[in-house]
This record gives sequence, C-alpha cells and structure tokens, in this order.
Amino acid sequence: MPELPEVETIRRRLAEELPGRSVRSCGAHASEKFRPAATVRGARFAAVRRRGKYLLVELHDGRDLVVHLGMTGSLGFLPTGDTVPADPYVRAWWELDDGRTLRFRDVRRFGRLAVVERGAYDGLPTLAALGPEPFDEELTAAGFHAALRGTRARLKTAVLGQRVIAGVGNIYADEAFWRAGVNPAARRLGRPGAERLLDALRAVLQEGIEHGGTTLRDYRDADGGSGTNQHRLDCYGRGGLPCRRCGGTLRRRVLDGRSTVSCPTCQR
DNA sequence: CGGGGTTCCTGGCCGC
DNA sequence: TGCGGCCAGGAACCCC
Repeated sequence: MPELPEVETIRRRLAEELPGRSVRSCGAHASEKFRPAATVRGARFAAVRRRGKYLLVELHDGRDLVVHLGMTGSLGFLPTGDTVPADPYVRAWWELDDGRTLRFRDVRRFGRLAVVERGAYDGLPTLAALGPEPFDEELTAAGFHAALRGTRARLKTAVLGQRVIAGVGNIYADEAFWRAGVNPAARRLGRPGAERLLDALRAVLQEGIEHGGTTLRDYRDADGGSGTNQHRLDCYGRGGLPCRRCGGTLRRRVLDGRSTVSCPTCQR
C-alpha cells in the first residue's frame, strides 16, 4: 500500500529518467480509471513531482499525468518477460523514444490515472483539497494542532483523511501514533501530544524514504525492487505481539473501518 | 460542509 | 486436496 515514502521513492527514480523523454506510443486498460493514460501519445515528459500520495508527471504541453497507486499499484521500468505471457496486470504503458517502456501495474485496480491541465484537479477532490506536505516548514505544531481541533473525527481518521497532512496511510499512521504515545481512537489532543505526533509522523516518513519504502506484499519501486522498511516496523501488523516500549501486548482492532494496532498502555 | 457508510477489486490465507 | 468465505484498504461517491 504505497504511501508518501513509497511514492517519493518512485518519484526520485522517475525524475532521473523521464524528463526530456517523449511518448512514442501508449495504451491503457479500458476502465475509465486508466484510459486517460492513453491520451499522451507524442507528449514529452518534464518534471516529476509529488503531492501526498499522488505522482504528478508534468508534460511539456501544459498537462499533468496524475498517478495514484492505490493499494497495489506500481509504476516504473518493471521487469518483463519476452518469453513468458504478457503481464495481465499492466493497466497502462508508455513506450519512450529511447525504446524503454514505462508501465503501470495494478493487481486490484484501486489505482487511478488522470490527465488534466496543470493544476486543474477538480476531478480529483482529495488532491484538490490536499493538506500540507509533512516536510513543509510552514506546517507547524501549532497549525497541525489547530487542524486537528477543527475536526471531530478520531485522530487517526483525521490523519488518514489527507486534509490535515498529506501522504499518510495506514502503516505510517500506526507507526507514528505508537511512537508519539498517542491514542489513535481519541478525538481530542493537547498541544504537547500534537507536537509529538507531528514529530513522529515526520520521523517515520523520513525513515521510510531512507529505507526505500515498506514492501509487505505488493509494493515495488520503479525498477521492480523491494523496500526494506518493513523490517523496522514497531507497531503495524504486530497485534498480539509485545510492545517494544513497555512489554505489554499490542492490541489490534478496527477503527472506522481500518485495521489499527496500538499499545493500550503507551498510547492513552 | 463534514462525518460516516458503501463500493470498487482480486490474490492470499484460513478452515473444513 | 479443493474450495467457499473472508480480508486488506485509499479514495470516489452518496447520503444525511
């Protein structure tokens, strides 16, 4: 499940390869979620940017190819077999003018591709209303605290909502709440807790980037490789196992429809 | 307008 | 062994 660190890992690789390359030919799955990818034939790639979990591949004609990887999406110069049957999960492809082919692969089809005039994100409401980037220095503890006070949702649900802060998904949310000692089910948070939570979010996201992302099952980088951050998780996926801080037993439950692991002792 | 529920998808896993 | 049933979960969408 690609979150900010996984998308950023892919972005950095594509930013080395795509600018200046043009699309010789392309194609896409018939679904409306992928079909727009086939409208960029002849276009030339410019900068590769990221907002939250969205990749924004700029085109020289003023449009953006917007990519959301969903649950199982991967994007890059993925391994292919010339002698084996075609990969049935490639939902879109772009043959470049250097002969290589960029591919979007997505088993569960929760991903999405769009081509829009730069900045015209009205068809992508989450992107249009996206909150601040975690590493934006204009995002302060005071601002983060105020944003959390502005919603009545559970803290974890608010953090996952992309409006308070961009790019956080279920894995890094559980890690950050655990590290900050904040109860994800709570609806209110004091100023010190908000400060700890923002610091923890930044830390776990930064570490995720440094370790090439978290590969639990599906995530692959732009070259088809795995990340290594899965070996460093303290909380996500560890329900029933001992808390590495207090030794108590981590609890797994479903909060607002999302699997959540937390420590009943450390996270009040 | 915001909170909450539903839906989209399919491989992997569990239990009998 | 084979198979039905269930689970994962981000964001669009709908309703109140």
